[in-house]
Amino acid sequence: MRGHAARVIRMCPARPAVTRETVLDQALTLFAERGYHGTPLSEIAEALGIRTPSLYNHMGSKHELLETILTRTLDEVLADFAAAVRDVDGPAARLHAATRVYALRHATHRREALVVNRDTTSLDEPDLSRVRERRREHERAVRAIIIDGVGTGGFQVGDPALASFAILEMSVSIARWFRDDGPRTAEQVADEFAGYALRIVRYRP
Amino acid sequence: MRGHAARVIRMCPARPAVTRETVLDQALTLFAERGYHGTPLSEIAEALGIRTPSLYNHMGSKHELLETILTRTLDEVLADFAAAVRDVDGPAARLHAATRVYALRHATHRREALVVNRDTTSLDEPDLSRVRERRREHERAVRAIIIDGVGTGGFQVGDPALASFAILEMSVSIARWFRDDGPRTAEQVADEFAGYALRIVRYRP
DNA sequence: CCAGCTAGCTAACGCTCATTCGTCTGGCGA
DNA sequence: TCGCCAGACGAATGAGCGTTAGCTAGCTGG
Repeated sequence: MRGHAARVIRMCPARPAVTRETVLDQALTLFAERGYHGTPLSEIAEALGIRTPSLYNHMGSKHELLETILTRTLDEVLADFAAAVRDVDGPAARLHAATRVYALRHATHRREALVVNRDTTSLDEPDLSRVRERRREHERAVRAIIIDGVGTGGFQVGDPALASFAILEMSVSIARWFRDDGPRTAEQVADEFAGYALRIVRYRP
Repeated sequence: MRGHAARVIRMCPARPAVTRETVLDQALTLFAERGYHGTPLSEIAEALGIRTPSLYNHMGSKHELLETILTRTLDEVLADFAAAVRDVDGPAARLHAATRVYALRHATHRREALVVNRDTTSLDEPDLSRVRERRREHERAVRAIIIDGVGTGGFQVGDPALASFAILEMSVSIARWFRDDGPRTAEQVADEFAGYALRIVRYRP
């Protein structure tokens, strides 16, 4: 720390401190609601209680906000996956764990998921390819589990790629309808979807 | 006809005729690629080989283009569903038919599906509620089939709403990865996904 | 108590976008 | 052949956007 880490600054006592993280958080909320192109910086600023140009004290550009959100999110998805399947043996248990953690993430990080699925195409080229490659990486990892299961674990599925798409994308959709105050908890939904995954690949214990 | 129906006008022989339908078609293509807010009218005009203001000879406003696309698409989805399950008896056969036609539509009408899923929120209020109600109508119809199947058709599913979400949204995702020149035909994918649907609800023949 | 940095503000710029208006032109009906 | 009109055009408008520049108040470290 450089002598003043986590310093709390508030010029007006009614206004909570604005930091790079609070800007990212508001951008995340509004991008998820209206989309990147549909969200003017003025709305982000207004939600934070400051004027638009003041945002530039906490960010480089609007584009960089999007890039940061997307990169962070995909890093977390891959980390989640790695942690979930580490020390788990057998294709059925691994597919169950991978689907569960992916579904859980889409229930608990709805905003991030909506932005990834809607606004990835708003990136421009160096980043776009990089982000897409990350998503493919995850899909390939899930597909590898399914292929493994077809060979050794009692899965019966005609096309592993098709099954992996179906499993991943039905999980993604959770972000579109899940509500924190709804009748089901995130964990319940994640467990149920993990069960769907095993049924899709026709796993018989 | 009023004396000149389907008249073919081309001021320059190299330029194909511009009509309301060709404008809608180009808007559909570009909205699907870049999103509604990310597509300027100038790009639609350029793709048609005319200048931007000339578009107004064929449309009311940019917003009306979006509204027309969304309304038409949802009408067709509901019509597809009704035609697919008409004269089909039994929850299993009905769920199979409903999923198959929905999946098939998302493989063959990718652009429409992408715009519906990305840009519905860009509508403003009278239309937004109307469009959302149509989607719910479809979801309720599919859920009703599942509930029926749980009671009488040998389905085993904890939460019919969850299952209907999973089935519908995994089908929606087809629009995101399906390619006409890919290794699988639209019919093959639709059949496979209809099978997934029956496995999700644990149907045993 | 002073220097300096942080982070806010107003003003302004340049650009793009959707939309309007008035004009012109070329093919069709009479 | 002549008048009409659908439809293309250029020019212009006004709003909104992201971004920059310059200024200022106040907290903090010395």
